[in-house]
Order: sequence, then C-alpha cells, then structure tokens
Amino acid sequence: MAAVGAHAAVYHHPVSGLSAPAGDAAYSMSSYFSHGGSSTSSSASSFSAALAAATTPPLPDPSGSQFDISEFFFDDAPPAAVFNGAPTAALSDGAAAHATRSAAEAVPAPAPAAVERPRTERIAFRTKSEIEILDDGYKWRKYGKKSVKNSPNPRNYYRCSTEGCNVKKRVERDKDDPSYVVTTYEGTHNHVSPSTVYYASQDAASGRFFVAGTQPPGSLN
DNA sequence: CGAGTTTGACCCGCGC
DNA sequence: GCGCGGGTCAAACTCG
Repeated sequence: MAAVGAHAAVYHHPVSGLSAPAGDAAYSMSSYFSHGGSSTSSSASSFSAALAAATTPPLPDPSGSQFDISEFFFDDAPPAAVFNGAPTAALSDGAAAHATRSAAEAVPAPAPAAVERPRTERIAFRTKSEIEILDDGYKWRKYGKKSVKNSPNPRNYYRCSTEGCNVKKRVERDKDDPSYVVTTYEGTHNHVSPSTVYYASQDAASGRFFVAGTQPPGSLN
C-alpha cells in the first residue's frame, strides 16, 4: 500500500478499533511497558512492545487538536517484540492511539514448545489523559470494576455493546502516574466502527500528533 | 421504560 | 487444600 502524503495508508485494527498507517516510516520505540513496574511482572503481562509519546485528552477539534500517544504495546505477541510503526495515526472519535498489528505479528514466536495457548488478541496502550474513557468509536458497556492490588486506582471492565461482538477492554489509571490511563483491548470486533475515524499526523518539529483528516466508518476494512 | 452504571457476590486459576 | 487476586455476574439503581 503506497502511502500518499503523511497520512494516507492506514491500518485499521480490528481489536481496538484504532487505526494506524500501513506505511514504513519509523516510530522510535523508547521503552517497553512493564506491568506493575520493572520487578513485578505478572503472568498477565507479556506485553511485547511499547511506544513512547504522551497524550493530551480528548479530541475536541478534528482540525487542529493535538495529542501525544503514550506507550503502546501488544499482549498477543511474543515478549520483546519491538514495535516499529509509522509516524501517522488514525483515531476514532477522539481516541488517542493506534496500532499496526503487523508489527507484533511480524515477530517470530519464541516457540512455546508443547503448550499451545489459545491466542487471544490483546493490545494495550497508555495515554496521558484526564478522562479515562477514550472514545474509540465503539460503543462500550461497563460490566465491572475492581480494585487492583498494588494500585490505588480501580480497574474498570467494558464490553462492546454491539450484539454478537465480545470484545472487551480494561481501563485503569497508571499507578505510577495517575495522569496516564492504561487501556487494554481484548478480542476482535466483528463489525466496523459506528463512527468516524480520525487520522493523525505527527508534527516533525514538536513530535506531537495532530488530527489530519477523517474517514467515514466502514471504509477501513 | 429501556439502556447503561454501580457494586457486592461469586467463580476460577494460580501460587504456596 | 487453602488463600489471594483478577475477572465476571447480576440485581439494584440511575439517567435520559
């Protein structure tokens, strides 16, 4: 897919509903996400990659708003997979993150030998936001809330409210920096986003992202 | 009144 | 086997 301009080729992630360019420009991967800190990695956190940036809240104005993408990582890929994405992003109704799934899938699995675990698509990212609910274009229904050990902040559980779609997402504030929101998507949407997807480009000078355009729902698949 | 949220209870996997 | 922690359920409640 040939990218036209800075924000033409976009990959639409079926899990999160978020999108990313299919181009080959470079994101600079600055860090891996370590769940619960560097020394307390839990079994649920083989997060493979993280993307550094930061994000300022919602996307009120599609034409001029800016945001920084925070850390972004996959949980369905082998550990230590390094994310190399492209410098543009697509957003869906105010969401502030995106993904190129291929980045995770391109990394060869570390051969988990005999045990073949059911593969659940899971991606997660961290965004700097005052609000916890980033609007990614899908309709979510909250079904649970739990306080998490080692974290003062509760974790919220959401399910895609579209009939027949069993995608889930968890939302919690970063225990180390409450100004960040950690969102984890699990599953694959079997429908398109009901709302407009916003495309973002990155400002070369500041490194910040800004909304560069929009695309109606259904046109990404 | 229907859809969505809240919240305590319950279930289950995992480590000891 | 037991306790702990994470995830889900479901009844009650709220809101538009």
